[in-house]
Amino acid sequence: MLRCERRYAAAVADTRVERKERTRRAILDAALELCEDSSLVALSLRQVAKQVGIVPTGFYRHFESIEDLGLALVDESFASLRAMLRDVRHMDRDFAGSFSRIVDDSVAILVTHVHQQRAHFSFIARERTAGPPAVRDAIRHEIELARRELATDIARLPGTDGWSTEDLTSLSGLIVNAMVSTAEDLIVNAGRPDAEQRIVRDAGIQLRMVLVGALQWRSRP
Amino acid sequence: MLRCERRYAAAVADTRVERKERTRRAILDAALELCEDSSLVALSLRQVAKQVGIVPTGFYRHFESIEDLGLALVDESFASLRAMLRDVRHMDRDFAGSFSRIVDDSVAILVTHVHQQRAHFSFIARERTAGPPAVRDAIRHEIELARRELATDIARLPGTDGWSTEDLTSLSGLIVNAMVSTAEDLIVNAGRPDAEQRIVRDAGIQLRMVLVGALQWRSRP
DNA sequence: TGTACATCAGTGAACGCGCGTTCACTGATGTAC
DNA sequence: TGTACATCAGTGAACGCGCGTTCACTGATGTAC
Repeated sequence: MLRCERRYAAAVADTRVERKERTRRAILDAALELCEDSSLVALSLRQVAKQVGIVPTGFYRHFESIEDLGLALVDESFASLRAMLRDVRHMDRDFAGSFSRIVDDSVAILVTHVHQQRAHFSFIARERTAGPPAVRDAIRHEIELARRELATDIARLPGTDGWSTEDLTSLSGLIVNAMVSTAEDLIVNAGRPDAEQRIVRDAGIQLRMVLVGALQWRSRP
Repeated sequence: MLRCERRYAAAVADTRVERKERTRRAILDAALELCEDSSLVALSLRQVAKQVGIVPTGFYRHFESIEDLGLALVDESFASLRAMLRDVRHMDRDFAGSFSRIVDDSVAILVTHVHQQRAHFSFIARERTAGPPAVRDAIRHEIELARRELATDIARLPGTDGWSTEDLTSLSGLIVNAMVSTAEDLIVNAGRPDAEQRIVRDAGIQLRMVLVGALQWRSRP
């Protein structure tokens, strides 16, 4: 009986909690969409509330401020980015294909994820330099983490035994830069297949060049 | 006599024109400073006017809107960037030093210019992704021009004879990316000599890696 | 050179508007007994 | 199960503020003759 009551209570609680969660989601989605063609710093709480369909003061039930909301969006966006990195990592293990195959597959994964989570990648690229200070710092921190993670991945590859930490982070910096820049290009040229082809080819060449340089790097002094 | 009158008239005209030009400069400088910790899209005409010491409506004597002002700042900022590229190009010709020397000198020139024109480089990095649409487009266009210019510079170097246009623009893309990212890092870490040393070393390694890859590229299929 | 007129950078009042934030509230959902 | 009470997501009025833009203006600078 007690058990039954608990279950009932839990079910009802879920309904209320779920409804709150749904509004929260709607706020996050609205903010992500609305700040896309300017920046978080130019986004007003009232615009978001209007888009969601709640009264402006209702916003405060979910976030303290636009900046607070921005930090939640940073978390979300980097969840998308990490999902992409996970895909790339698994691909390497499953296929262990040729040099060229790895590059092409990695770029393809990047393209797929940027398409699927365009708003998240766009958010990162934009707010990284233009967001409120706290948001900028959070993004910079997350990118630094991704860069270090990539560096430890590279350190596990054959041929990097004698490399210094500096060399490893420099290389992963190059790769992260190429990735970020490619993602930005894809976003700007969304819906133009010809431009996308060019960007993909370009990204492939860049990655190949960097990897050629890196493989040669073994013989450095 | 006529000549004398003309000269006098010209002098007086200069005074009035000069005064207007001085206000215009003050507006540009104020805007550059004020938008530094948010973005042009969050900058108000009244803030600028207040900082300059004119009444808000006085703004319209010089610019149609903040966006219009932004386009003028794009011009200014890219004049600084081109001055840097010119320095790098001349350096290569004057010294024609070793591989490593060229890389180190190039990075040193980048550092010097970023220090001297921090606000301009910061403006480009920020508004490139966060500015009003017209400003974003203008910056993207200018960066594309710089990239093509760099590609033709590279095409003149020995060892790139068989390269395709695609390979050339890909390589210059890599270099421009590394340059932009290094400039951003320098700006974020301004006034922290330890961080700056790390960034400079990192930029040097990245450029060397890219060039090693590029030199090896001759033997591609 | 002196005078009468034109130009135009900067003024200052006024406007309607959207902003963030406060506050007391409502009423559906959930809980205790 | 039914009742009395608590919680809390969302409401709606109100506030003072900074915004972009309009308009008619002032008065120093510049020009024509």
